[in-house]
Amino acid sequence: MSRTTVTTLDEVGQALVQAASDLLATDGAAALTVRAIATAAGASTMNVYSRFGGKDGVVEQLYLQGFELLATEMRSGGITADPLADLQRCGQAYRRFALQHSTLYAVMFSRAVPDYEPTAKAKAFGLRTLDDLADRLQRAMDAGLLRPIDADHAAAIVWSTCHGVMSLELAHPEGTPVDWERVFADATATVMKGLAA
Amino acid sequence: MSRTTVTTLDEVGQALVQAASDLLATDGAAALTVRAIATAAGASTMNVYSRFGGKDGVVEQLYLQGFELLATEMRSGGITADPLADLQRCGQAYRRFALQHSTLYAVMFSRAVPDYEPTAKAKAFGLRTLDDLADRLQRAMDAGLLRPIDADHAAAIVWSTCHGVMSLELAHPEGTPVDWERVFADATATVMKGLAA
DNA sequence: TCGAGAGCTGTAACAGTGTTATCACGACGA
DNA sequence: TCGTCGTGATAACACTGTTACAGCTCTCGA
Repeated sequence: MSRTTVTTLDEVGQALVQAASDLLATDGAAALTVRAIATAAGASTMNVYSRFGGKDGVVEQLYLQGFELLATEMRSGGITADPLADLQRCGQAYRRFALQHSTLYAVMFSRAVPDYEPTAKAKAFGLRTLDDLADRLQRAMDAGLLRPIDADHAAAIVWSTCHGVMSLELAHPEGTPVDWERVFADATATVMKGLAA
Repeated sequence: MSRTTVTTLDEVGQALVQAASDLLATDGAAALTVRAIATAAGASTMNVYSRFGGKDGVVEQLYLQGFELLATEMRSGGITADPLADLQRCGQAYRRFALQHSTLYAVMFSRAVPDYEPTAKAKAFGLRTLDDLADRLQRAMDAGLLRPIDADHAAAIVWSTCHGVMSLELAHPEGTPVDWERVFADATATVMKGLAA
């Protein structure tokens, strides 16, 4: 049956993506080779090309899954009666994601995989991560806690701040005189203070 | 004479670094191959290894030169009687540098060259870029314009904000609904407002 | 002035990468 | 049962960074 065939194909495809994800997490972006992915998934290299069009196709799946996971984590704090506390938990979830999935974060934001350039579609999908953040900011504005400005614009400002700290922290891990955890907390707090009503 | 020999060696070394810099600026990090660098410099590939120990050694030179140039640009605004205006010009210089030398910026902050990890010494050198920023912030604090906190800590916060916007802007160039120039201006202004006395 | 030695340099080979061409095997339709 | 087609695994290709080797030049001593 064709359905079985398709299902089988999907299983191989999922195995390849899962293997790539594992390799990335355990051995870093440098270990993400077509041969290693195929071997780890118990398939031949050709499967990468027939299903994903090449290595970039597999990486794009990781890119999309990464943003999906990030959005889930950011939403995990839920929504309470205190919009500012919600935003703070959101920021902490962002930092947790970046630290726990540092190599994936590097693929999403730092072009960790050589020659991989996300599709315009993938980039747009990534930008949609801003939507949830914008909603939370809008809620705080409606409550009179923040200055009423364009929520998407405010979201870009807050996101830039969070990403900026994490990008520098991941690039300068330990051994530096900078207390990144405190920088993150203070940077986000400072931005929120600047956005306050 | 040995001096002539040394000078000649340095000239070849400088030619290699210059060729690498040109290649990076014109054709991107992917074009930065040992063979291409050597050919562009009119030398053989062996020179890269005898002088720099490998490709990473050349890239490290670009990394260091990049931070040196960034520091120069940030200082170019000079110092006036208005510390806040000085800081604003400093931020604008940062953005100008990132946009004009986007591929070099990517090497410095986004691991654009595969498998290149800056030396601890090089990282420390890069972090010293914060020093000038910290001085300017200290000046604003002394003038009573900013809340008196640790200047290095404040510098890390401000730098993170600037870098965060530029990192996202360079990753999402055009075609996006985000006005990055305004995000940069507002993000820095918001942080400064949050740091205000 | 000549010869021997040493050090640098360019060429070519090696191990690895992503990608593609070839060929064999299996499944379907007549 | 036979022919055709399509899928997939193997092997080759072009490229990468790196290294081994051989030849040249250059210096130093007799």
